[in-house]
Amino acid sequence: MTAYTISKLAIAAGTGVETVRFYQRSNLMPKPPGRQSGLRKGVHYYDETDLKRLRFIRSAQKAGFKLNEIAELLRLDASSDRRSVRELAFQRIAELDVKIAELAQARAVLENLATECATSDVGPCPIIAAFDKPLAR
Amino acid sequence: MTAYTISKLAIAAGTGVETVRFYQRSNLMPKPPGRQSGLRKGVHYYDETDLKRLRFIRSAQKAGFKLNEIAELLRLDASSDRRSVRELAFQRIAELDVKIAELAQARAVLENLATECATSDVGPCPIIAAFDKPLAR
DNA sequence: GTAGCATCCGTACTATGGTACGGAGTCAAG
DNA sequence: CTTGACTCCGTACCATAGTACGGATGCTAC
Repeated sequence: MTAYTISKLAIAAGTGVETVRFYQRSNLMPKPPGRQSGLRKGVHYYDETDLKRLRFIRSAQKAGFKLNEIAELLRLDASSDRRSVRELAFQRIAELDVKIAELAQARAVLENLATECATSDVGPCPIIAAFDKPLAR
Repeated sequence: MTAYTISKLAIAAGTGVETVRFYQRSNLMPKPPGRQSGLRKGVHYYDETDLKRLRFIRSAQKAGFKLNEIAELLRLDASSDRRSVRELAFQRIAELDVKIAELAQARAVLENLATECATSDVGPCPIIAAFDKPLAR
């Protein structure tokens, strides 16, 4: 039962304190009990569950989920709504596929143009000109 | 020599008028001559060059360039600094490679988990739990 | 028991890429 | 030559994801 202060928690998850506080404001992380029940309690301590939650947020972000989607995932997890979680996951996969394809295409175009541009020094560099028209999609 | 009003220009490039005006404020697109030379001239008309420029901005954005990088590309193009254009391009390619790898990894993780989650309905859905720890990188 | 650091909290500010609004001026058609 | 659409321009606002600041309070170690 390790007890973390907010700064220990932040360090353990590789974020900053202000980021954690931002997640608290966004209802992604539990807030210190403020004046919830009349009297302010002072400093709040966090546990492993909170750390997992924070790490989940960071990991899900790396998978391209936005903070509001992460909030949704967390909500669904709390309600054990597996079907909805899967739906969100598959939806995100489809979005990732689109994004990856876009980036791969942009990369291919850029690569061609850059090498082409590098092999000759006469005439205008084709990079700018090539982008004058819409990218093939 | 087709003459475009700002809205024709925007439509031709598939953007909104406000977006063009935003680019003008950002010095990416030419501005109407305001009170540059004393007297305000009225409505400004745009030509094919402006349309190409606008299309270039949109295409370069699809390739992941930020607006300030696009401004740089435009500046370099004007100065015919091919070497610098190539440098920017290669730099962006490297960034794209990183980004693509990240997304591909996130996709793989999500795919595994989602199908795993879909094949069974007992126990907790592994998606949330899997993200509790950092993604392997 | 007090110094000094950390926490809590509200508020403001940052960057990015727009989107919206309102007033004043301009242009083209009837 | 008036009406109505469009333009110009400044300003404000939006979402996203933080980052920074400053005052008041709490916690801890000496």
